[in-house]
Amino acid sequence: MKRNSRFSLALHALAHLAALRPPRPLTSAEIGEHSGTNPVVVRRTLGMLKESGLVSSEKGHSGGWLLAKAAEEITLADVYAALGERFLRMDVDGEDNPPGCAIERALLGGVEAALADAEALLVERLGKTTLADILARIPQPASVIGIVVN
Amino acid sequence: MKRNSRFSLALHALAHLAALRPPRPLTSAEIGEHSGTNPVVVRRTLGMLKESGLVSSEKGHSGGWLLAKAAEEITLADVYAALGERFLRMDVDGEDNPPGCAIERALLGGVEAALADAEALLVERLGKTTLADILARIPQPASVIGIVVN
DNA sequence: AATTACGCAACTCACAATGTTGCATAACGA
DNA sequence: TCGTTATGCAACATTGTGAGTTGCGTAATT
Repeated sequence: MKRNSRFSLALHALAHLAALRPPRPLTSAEIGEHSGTNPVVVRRTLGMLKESGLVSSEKGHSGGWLLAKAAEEITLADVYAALGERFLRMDVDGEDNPPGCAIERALLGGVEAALADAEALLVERLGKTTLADILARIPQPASVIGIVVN
Repeated sequence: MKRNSRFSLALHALAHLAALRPPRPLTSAEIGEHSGTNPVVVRRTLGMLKESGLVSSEKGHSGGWLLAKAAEEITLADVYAALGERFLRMDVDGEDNPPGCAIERALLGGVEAALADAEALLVERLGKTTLADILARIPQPASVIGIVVN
C-alpha cells in the first residue's frame, strides 16, 4: 500500500483522460488498471475532482469519466486544492492541548510562518504547470491512430 | 497518538534545555513529562540530535541531556536536518514501478521541480530562526530564581 | 556496591489510508 | 420493458507506520 497516492492517482487519471484520442469516457475500472488500483478508490478520488469541476461522470452504458475543462485550464494547483491535500504537515502538538506550556506556544508561532511561506510557494509553483504541460512531456508513441499508454 | 511529533518533541526539549537557569542536565523522564510522552521516545528523538552534535548525553547519576551548542547557533533547519524530516511528502508512485507508463514519468518530472523548490524555501526559512529566537518569544515567568515552564 | 540514567532491541498498540464487498440508482440499448 | 453497465455510497477488512512498552545491558556517580 502506498501512502498519499491520491494526488498521484488523480494526476495519472487526468493525464490519461486528456491524452485520449479521440476523447471518450474512461471507466473507473479502466483507470484503476492503468494506475494499479481498484475502481472504488478511483471513484473516491475522481469524485473530489468532480466536486471542483475538473471532471464529470456519466452513468450507465458507455459512461465513465471525462475532463470538464481543457487540459490547458487545469493546473496542478487545482488538483492539489480539489483533493484538500497538505503536503506540508507537521502537527505541532495537535489540537488537544489548550493549556500547553509557554514554550509550546512560542514554538508554534516560530515555525508556522516558515511552513506557510513554503506552502504558498508550493501552490504558486503548482499553479504554473498545467495538465497540457505534462502531456507535452510525454514521448509520442509510434501509433498515430490510437495512443496506447500503459 | 500524534503523527510526526518528532520535530515538535525535539524543539520542545531543546527549548527547555536552553531555558533552564542555571543549566543542568535534564533526564529523558523529565523531558518526557514536559512533552507528554515517555522516556524511550525522548531518547530515540534526542539520540538523532546527538548524532548531529546539537545535544550531548551523560550517563549515570546526575546525568541527562545538555545542549552541545549555544542557543544562538541552533537553527530550526539544523533540527529538521538532524531528524531527517520530510515535511513535503507526496510519494509519486513509490519505488516499485520501474516499467511505469510514459505518463507516470512525465508526471514525476513535472511535479518534482515544484516540490524541490518549496522544500528549499522551507529549509531556508527554518535556517533563519534560531533556538534563541524562539526563547525570546516566551513570556517571562514571575520567578527570577528558577524558570518553571509547564 | 547500589543507584541512576542512557542505549538498544523486540514487541505491542493505535490510527489512518487503502483495499474490498455489497447494494442502490441511473442511463443506455435491444 | 428488461438486462447490462457504470457511478455512488456505506460498511468492513487490511496494512503500513509512528508511537508506546518492556526488558536488559552498560556506564557513571555517590
